Amino acid sequence: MREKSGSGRIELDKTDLAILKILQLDNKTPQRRIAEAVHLSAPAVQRRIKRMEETGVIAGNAALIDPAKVGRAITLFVEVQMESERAEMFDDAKRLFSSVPEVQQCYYVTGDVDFILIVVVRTMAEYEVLTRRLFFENPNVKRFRTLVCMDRIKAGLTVPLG
Amino acid sequence: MREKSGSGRIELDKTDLAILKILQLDNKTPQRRIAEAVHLSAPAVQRRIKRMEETGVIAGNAALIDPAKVGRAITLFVEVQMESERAEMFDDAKRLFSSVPEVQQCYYVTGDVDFILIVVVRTMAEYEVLTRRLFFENPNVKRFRTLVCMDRIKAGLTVPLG
DNA sequence: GGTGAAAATACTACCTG
DNA sequence: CAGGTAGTATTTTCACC
Repeated sequence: MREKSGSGRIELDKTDLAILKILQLDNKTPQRRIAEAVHLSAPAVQRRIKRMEETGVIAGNAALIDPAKVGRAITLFVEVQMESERAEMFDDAKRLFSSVPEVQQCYYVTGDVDFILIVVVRTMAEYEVLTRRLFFENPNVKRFRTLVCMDRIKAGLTVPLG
Repeated sequence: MREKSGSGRIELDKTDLAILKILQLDNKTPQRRIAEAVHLSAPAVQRRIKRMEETGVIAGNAALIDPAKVGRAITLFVEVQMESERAEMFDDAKRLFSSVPEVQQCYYVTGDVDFILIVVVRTMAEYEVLTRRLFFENPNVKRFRTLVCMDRIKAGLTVPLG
């Protein structure tokens, strides 16, 4: 394998991208159907998929769940600003945010904001408990701003390819 | 089927949630293995999965792709504030943002910000072209703020269950 | 990368409580 | 109506070219 993890770029040809495009929409698509779409045999497709999984291009295979349907109706965006910029403090924050299941996505960003969190909860009461634990009781957090999601226009989990 | 789409909540028992938890991590897990995990037979699991797909609890099945590995190294968060709050203008904005492949996720939020966009591009030059088209040349956009993602701590596409 | 056979898996019909 | 069983069809996977 060329590169198991790491952030380096992997060489992908047009066929690989075409396969990814299909798998991104529906990874249950039979290799047979993918094969005829990209003018290849099923095993050839299979080998390419395997390689992309090994190199980390395909990071995982997941069923996409509608949060509202499982009673997790509330999505929140939280911009977090930290007190200092010490590396150690960031590691702590990363570990903390990662460990919370309600924190669906967490990004470290530039600018006056340090972290952006996408949080999914059942109720606002649940979120308030969370804010206490993550922000108010966290001395490293200077400030945080919450934006409440009213509508998910595009649920995006797909990466634009090509 | 109880409810094909719509945002109503679906009745799910402990077993359904256990199945979802597994499929969210890896939807290629054989029904046989899921079955023994939840103490059921494979066809029973199969029927439950089918029902959850029909009711929209499972919205889709996707391969998760690492943007960096396909040359889409740059993730940006854009907060967009609109000029007015007319419904028609929002519909236009939704359509516009949805139609752009680089806009991976788009949410309508409350507060002084109206939309949050998560944009994935290859280069900053590509983003600049996009900003012109989406924001500068769009009279409905009052203001926008871009936050550049430095690190994706948690790539979250999973919904906390239970 | 293709071919063909083998193994694993998903699906269906039918039966049972 | 939900689950189990057994058989069938599909799909994945492997050896070989």
